[in-house]
Amino acid sequence: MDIAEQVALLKRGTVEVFTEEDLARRLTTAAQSGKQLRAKLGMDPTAPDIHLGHTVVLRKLRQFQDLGHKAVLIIGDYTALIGDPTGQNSTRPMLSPEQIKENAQTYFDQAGKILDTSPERLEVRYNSEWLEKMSLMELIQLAAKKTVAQMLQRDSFKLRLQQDIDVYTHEFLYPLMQGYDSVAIQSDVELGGTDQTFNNLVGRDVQRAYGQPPQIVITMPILVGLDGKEKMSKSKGNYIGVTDKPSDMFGKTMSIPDELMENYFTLLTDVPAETIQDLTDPAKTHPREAKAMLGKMIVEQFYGKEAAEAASAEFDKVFAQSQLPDEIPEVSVVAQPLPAAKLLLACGLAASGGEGKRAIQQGGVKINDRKITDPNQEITPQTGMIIQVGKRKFAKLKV
RNA sequence: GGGUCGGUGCCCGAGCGGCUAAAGGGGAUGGGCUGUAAACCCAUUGGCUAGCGCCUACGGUGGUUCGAAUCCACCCCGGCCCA
Repeated sequence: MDIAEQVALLKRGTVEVFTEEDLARRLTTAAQSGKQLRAKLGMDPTAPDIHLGHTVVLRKLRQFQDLGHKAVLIIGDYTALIGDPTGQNSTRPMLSPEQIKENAQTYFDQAGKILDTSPERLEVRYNSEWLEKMSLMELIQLAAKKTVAQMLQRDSFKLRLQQDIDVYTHEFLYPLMQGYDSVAIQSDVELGGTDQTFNNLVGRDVQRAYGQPPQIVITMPILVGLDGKEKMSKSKGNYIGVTDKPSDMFGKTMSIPDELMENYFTLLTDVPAETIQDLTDPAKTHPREAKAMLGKMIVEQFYGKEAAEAASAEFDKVFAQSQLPDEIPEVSVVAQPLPAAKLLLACGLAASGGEGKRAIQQGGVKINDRKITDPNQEITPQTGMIIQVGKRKFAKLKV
């Protein structure tokens, strides 16, 4: 692949590349010298569970690996003591070394589904390795590299000051420390979401101040969640986790708003731009078809083609043809007759008796494919009895 | 330290002595229409109870009252203003 093609590939889906010329230049030197570029990605060990939002950046990193370069993952165990200054939680409880280690491990296990984990393609470093050793004098020197005015350019600082929200002095250290990471590992490129733009650009300045060529900074969009509105995040519940089951991954994908498809195709698959145009044009492809393709591609990345096909087929069966899914969780219950509403509670399909009652009154409950309408109807549980609540909650009874 | 405004259900927010399990919106759930899309429509949205009803809930603790989310006292937490 020639350099122009490489640049085009790496540029795909990005928000900004600082700078494209630099990237082309470095790729060229790397190709000539045979020396790998070092592509850095920082990871916060406080939130280890990965969802598709995180994979946007990870996939970009993987592209670097596939081009022969080295991914350098930084576990921000030391910077985690400060917490990235978003204003929400400017001071964080200190994590125990064990906890950090555990979180980091979880992260690897999950990130490994995207990244090439072979040693010649991946390097993992904890930033306590160099930050912990830093003396006060060294820290002062580091802090002297940037002016207060420069720091205040960061949106979250600026905004908070405007709104009279506290900005603690130590929060200024966060971007500097992260920037110093780049010096410590001599990064050529740093990847990150757009929320990291400021921090990553500081890395360039810090590197320059320490006599290193400034890293290229590539920013990726923040993935929008399943609701099509807010960013994908675990706390908002609008996410697809990389450890989600194939059927859930597929189902969740099917539930995204149509308008989101183009974005997902671009950021989560390798489908060429022209093809995406065709797929997202309702005149050329039925949106449902396109979305199913998207779903399959996503599942395939984590579970393989076979599982993806299976998830898709299963989905059609359950939702298009309203048949029972292949696998229904089995629930043990006592063989005593009890009101239907109670039964739902007993097998975990309702959180309370009242909830079960409501579900039944609203016509959302079927037992052995027969709709139940009376919450007080006595049911005698039998092994193999199938209970369905709504479209997607099933249970098979075991007495 | 002083002044002032505020802390209500998953979230936002109304209520300011009884008609309040607490308006309205968001979200969520169930149903309809569909393509588990969007938009739209209907319903539900504290727990227990077959039901009468009972219990828990409006920052905390006490108090006033037949009766308090609503009034009083103290306390805790947050915003704004002044020092």
